[in-house]
Amino acid sequence: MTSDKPRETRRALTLRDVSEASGVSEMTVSRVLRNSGDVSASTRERVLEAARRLGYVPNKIAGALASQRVNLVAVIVPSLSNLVFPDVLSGISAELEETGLQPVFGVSNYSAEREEAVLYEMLSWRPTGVILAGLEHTDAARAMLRNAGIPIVEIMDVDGEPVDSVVGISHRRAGLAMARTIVKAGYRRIAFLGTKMPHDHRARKRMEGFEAGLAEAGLELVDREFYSGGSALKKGREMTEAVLSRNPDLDFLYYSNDMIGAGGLLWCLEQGIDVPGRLGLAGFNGVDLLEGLPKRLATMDACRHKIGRIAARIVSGRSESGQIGGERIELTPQIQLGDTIRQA
Amino acid sequence: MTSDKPRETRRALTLRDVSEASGVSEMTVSRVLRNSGDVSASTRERVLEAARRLGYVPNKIAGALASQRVNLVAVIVPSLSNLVFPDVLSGISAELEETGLQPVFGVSNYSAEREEAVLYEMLSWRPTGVILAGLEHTDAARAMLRNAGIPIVEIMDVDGEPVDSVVGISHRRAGLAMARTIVKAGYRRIAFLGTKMPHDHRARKRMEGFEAGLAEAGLELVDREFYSGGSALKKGREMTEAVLSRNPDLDFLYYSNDMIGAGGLLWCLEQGIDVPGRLGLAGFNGVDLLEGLPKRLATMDACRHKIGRIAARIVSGRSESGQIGGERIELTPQIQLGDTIRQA
DNA sequence: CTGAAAGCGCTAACAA
DNA sequence: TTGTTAGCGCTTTCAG
Repeated sequence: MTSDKPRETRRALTLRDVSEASGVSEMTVSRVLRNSGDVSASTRERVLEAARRLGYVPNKIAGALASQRVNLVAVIVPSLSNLVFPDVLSGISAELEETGLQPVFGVSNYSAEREEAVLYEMLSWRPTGVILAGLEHTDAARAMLRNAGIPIVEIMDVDGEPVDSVVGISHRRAGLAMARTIVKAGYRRIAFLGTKMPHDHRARKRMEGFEAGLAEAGLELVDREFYSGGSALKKGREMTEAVLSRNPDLDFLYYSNDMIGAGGLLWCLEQGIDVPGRLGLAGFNGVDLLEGLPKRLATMDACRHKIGRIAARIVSGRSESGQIGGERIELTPQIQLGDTIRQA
Repeated sequence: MTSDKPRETRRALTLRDVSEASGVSEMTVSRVLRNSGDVSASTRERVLEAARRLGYVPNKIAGALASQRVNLVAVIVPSLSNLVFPDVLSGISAELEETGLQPVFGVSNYSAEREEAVLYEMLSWRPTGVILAGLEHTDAARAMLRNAGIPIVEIMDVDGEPVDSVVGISHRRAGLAMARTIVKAGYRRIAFLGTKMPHDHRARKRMEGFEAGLAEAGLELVDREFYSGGSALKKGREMTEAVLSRNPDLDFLYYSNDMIGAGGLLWCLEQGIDVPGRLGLAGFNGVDLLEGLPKRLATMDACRHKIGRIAARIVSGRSESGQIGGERIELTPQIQLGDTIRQA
């Protein structure tokens, strides 16, 4: 660069520049660039040629202000490093691709306050809709969502009161189903291993449902162990060792996610523990990773990609029901027994 | 909802509404809401109270148009399911947190054309800066970046010609260093296992550097194997089995990422292969996951989080060098020998 | 098929 | 400390 102020120097191009370069009115240039209205082929060509030559990039800020339309969909998830959320996001992206809508991602780090802040920021760009994980929000966030006057879709979880539409699974029922399966398979001395995060509501609901399922059979959790941070695989090992040394007679370990479950599985196999004969194991999520383990960990598919697609469809107004809001779609996750629950 | 048109009914609130509700001019309301200029404490209180009561959310579209300032930083990565990129994004988010800037993520799916489209879309929102992975872009994308008149930071890779600033590691040198280490450790019959994606330029550069390193010792790759799609862990197993059945006398496998390396490691251990005695293994990235494996896979840390932080710092104009653009920052990844390369 | 005028909701610059 | 005026760059609407 040779100029003194490399950044400030270059004024961004406007429609007017393209208009002057092509000898066509701003209005017509605008029409060409948006494929809106009828424009003669020759005019169209001249405009496109000029725009390309100049390297014109439209200013959507001005466009959005004038048209009161914004092709953005706000998406807020708790974390990106969870393996789970990238799947949801890819479902959303895939579905939105054909609609001209664009997802914009925000991360709340499992904090309701942070979520509120991110939401406020995103709503100030007047998106076409909002997709966010979970049903637990601050009161202020809820109020903002209600006042926004746009489609809101809460995803992943259906156990609670949605603001508008909701797409997900019942984590309570998921836990319940797993408990019943395990009991039916004959396991009796059962422990739960999960995240410590007080704000992982879905893991909490699974645990509650799980305990309810055990209670039906007159059982209680024999032990629990929680972790936070670090390599989940490693934590899975450590927690497994911890609970088994406290309670050597445990015969089942229910993990709140597949990663720690995988760690536990690896540890058990190294110890020569008979899985699933003497000890059964199960995780949650149905992540790809499990396919590469020595044994397939029992799990439940959380329907992540599908949830993303359906949510996106609702926001884009192409929901199958044709409904205009307030949809409630509960998917039913299937248990995959894998090789770590003995067959009844 | 009781109204007929639940969506269209509610007009979004404007500054004017807050102005009327508080009896303060729009301009002063604007000042309060932006903490700009001097406003008396009492006026300030009245305004905030009114804004809160009404549930006013500012319209950043109008604000950005008027002020010509946008607090958005465009970030484009090839994929979110790669484990690598969430780390970079978290580095960016963490660094931007205190600056008032907001990252906005886009995904290119390892396609230069898709990247160009996403970039065009994002630039049309006039962001404060752009951070994008890699140095390989379409000519059109490059032109847009140059014309944008904002800080551009290409990340992850420094082997090539940046548009403006660049922060990353040399994947060529990374491959080279690994080759030298391996040769020094006495391995001679070496294979490469990686992704098929023709657009994973960084993996390609690592392989090229790796081959150059082997060549220094008069060696060549004995075999190569590539995959695409599916569970990386599983693919790692399959590819490992494939190359070893083709060439049972191989004594080292270099994987283009840790996930397939982990799969290969698990497979080898199950087969009772002596690692690292008879067969050495190494991956790339230094992912958390490795800590939970039976043996620690040799790897190199790609400095992902740090790259994100530095890139964000450059965009926010708080770069350590104080330079105004055109920075070139090369980090040097360290080899972690782990338990899968024998010590010389 | 093309153009002119008005204004989207906010903020910079200036005035009081 | 507060208010007024004039746009930001585009699209809507309506007229030719």
